[in-house]
Amino acid sequence: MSVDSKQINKLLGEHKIRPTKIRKAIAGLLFDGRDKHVSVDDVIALARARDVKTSVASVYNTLNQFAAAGLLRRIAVDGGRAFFDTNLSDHHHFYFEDEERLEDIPGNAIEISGLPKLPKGRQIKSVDVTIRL
Amino acid sequence: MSVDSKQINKLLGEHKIRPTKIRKAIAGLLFDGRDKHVSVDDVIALARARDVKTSVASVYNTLNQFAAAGLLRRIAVDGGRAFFDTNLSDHHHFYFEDEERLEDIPGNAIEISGLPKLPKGRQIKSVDVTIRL
DNA sequence: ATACTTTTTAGAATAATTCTAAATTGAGAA
DNA sequence: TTCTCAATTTAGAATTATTCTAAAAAGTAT
Ligand SMILES: [Mn+2]
Ligand SMILES: [Mn+2]
Ligand SMILES: [Zn+2]
Ligand SMILES: [Zn+2]
Repeated sequence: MSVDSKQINKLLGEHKIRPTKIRKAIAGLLFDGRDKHVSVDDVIALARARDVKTSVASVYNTLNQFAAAGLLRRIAVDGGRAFFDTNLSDHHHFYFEDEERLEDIPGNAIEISGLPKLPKGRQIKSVDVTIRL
Repeated sequence: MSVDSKQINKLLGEHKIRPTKIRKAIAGLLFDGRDKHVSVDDVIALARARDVKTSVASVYNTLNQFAAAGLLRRIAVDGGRAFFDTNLSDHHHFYFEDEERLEDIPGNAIEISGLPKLPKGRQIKSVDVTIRL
């Protein structure tokens, strides 16, 4: 829960992201050891709640940079807003349609078999399973 | 390929959709026996190509109504635009990221096992598998 | 044809996101 | 330190997808 500034610097450094003030602040909000699925608005609200002063554009910039660097995984589940997942392990999701909320499916429960042969010259980037509830 | 007007009327009737002129025209563009994954812009282009005069709002209205009635399945694969799938069978998709295009995964190849127990009081609305390439 | 309801439509509005270009920050050099 | 310059941040404009509004057109029933 308490986020060590050293850890954050290390994390950003390892991903070749310059540890600026707002990047560290947003990283601190997100990487607290808990798995999260946040929208841009969630992050803006988190920032406000902790008196991190920033702009909407910077939140977009930062989340996009983190996703590009592999610090976050972007998930598109419905039209409208994107979610960013702090859980980078190979896993799948429940989507609660009425709450517009994602939740990790526990463990490595799901097995997918019978993957078809791929169109030639293609390779899998990811396999996404979403169970809508 | 040639779309019988009688069939279209029957199809719409069975789904309790009044067979108006533009609904029949759009149904005719979509339900030709081939499986399709179309965006709103695709439908507008198809309509233009066949001299079906309509409006953007009507295309949205019609596709949404068809989806609500179960004549189309709406698929959200990335942010941005929605796709509407004319293939109503239980199936999954390849998504070609560079082309922003969906393709059905042939047959009932994919099997999913190890579905976790659901949060209480919930039931599955759908299980969506997307293989990104 | 008349009356009434539903649909269609152009354009305005909204929402999520990206872009622009100016101000600020920050890292290294002097 | 102060200077320099590139990288970052930001407010607001722009873009894109979609929905809304409210007036006109079409469809249905009498
Ligand atoms: Mn997945
Ligand atoms: Mn959008
Ligand atoms: Zn997750
Ligand atoms: Zn399909």
